[in-house]
Amino acid sequence: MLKVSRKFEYGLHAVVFLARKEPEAVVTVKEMSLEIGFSQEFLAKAMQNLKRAGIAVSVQGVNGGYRLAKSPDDITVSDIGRAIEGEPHLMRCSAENGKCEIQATCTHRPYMFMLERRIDSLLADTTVTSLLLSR
Amino acid sequence: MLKVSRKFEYGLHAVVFLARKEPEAVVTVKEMSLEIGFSQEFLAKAMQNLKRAGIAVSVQGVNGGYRLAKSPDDITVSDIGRAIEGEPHLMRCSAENGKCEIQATCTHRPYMFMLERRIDSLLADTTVTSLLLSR
DNA sequence: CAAAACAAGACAAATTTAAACCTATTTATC
DNA sequence: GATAAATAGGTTTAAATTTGTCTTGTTTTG
Repeated sequence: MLKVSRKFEYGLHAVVFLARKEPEAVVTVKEMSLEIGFSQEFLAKAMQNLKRAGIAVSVQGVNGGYRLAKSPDDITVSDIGRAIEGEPHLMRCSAENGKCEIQATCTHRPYMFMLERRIDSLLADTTVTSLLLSR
Repeated sequence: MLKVSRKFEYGLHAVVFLARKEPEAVVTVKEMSLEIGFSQEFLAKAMQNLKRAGIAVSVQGVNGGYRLAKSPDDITVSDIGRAIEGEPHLMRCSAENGKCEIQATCTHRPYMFMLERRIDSLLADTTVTSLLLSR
């Protein structure tokens, strides 16, 4: 229930991994996937998502790789989620623009939408820095 | 991202539907599925989950059906989620008892676990009654 | 006993997720 | 300039999960 995708987990770990390095250090997908221990190709996709979302920066060519685009203080779990899985949509009617087979009788949409926003707020309050500090 | 299953949506709607009736009214799955507008057989499965979780009560035989087992005040979105989708597990390591391929270097588990609990608290604060009142 | 309804397992279809594959393009280095 | 290391990104395959159906059984009222 309410779980995130494996791709999200990969991306999250990669961001935390990068956050532990020097800010300017460029790390290859290969290194990250070996160090952390999962599919290189699949992590590469997650990194591309993170790049497009402005969370990571890529450097092409030999000695290339990725580094964070901004401070770990300014990257939240919500940002990573949106980058990799898209906008949060608790219910289908949230994703599909209010369309739903039971629109007529449904009274609980406003409340559920609020719940959706509150959940996202929790994710948005969790920065990568806070993940680094825990343990 | 972070969406609930269709089965959960069906179950939620059914519970709200029952909550609008008189407390002792027994309603068939057929009536609910026709009224609300989705697969009768599939809703039946959701109702069985709700029954096993002590949220609904079934009455077998002719004139049978379901009614709520308790007040809409005492049924939360979290209860319904657990009944239908099981315990909330944001990450795999939460579901699989801490096991994860990157245990060694992972520093962010405690924080993510807290996040998971906070999300569940939000769901647990949302009663079926609050859903009825909204709009 | 017949019909209406839940119970529950097995099966099938559809969708989503995860992973692999392949061909580019970029770029440092020799 | 050739080569090798790396990202870019599209296509396809495979696995897993979700969704839905089917079938058989049980309960209960009339």
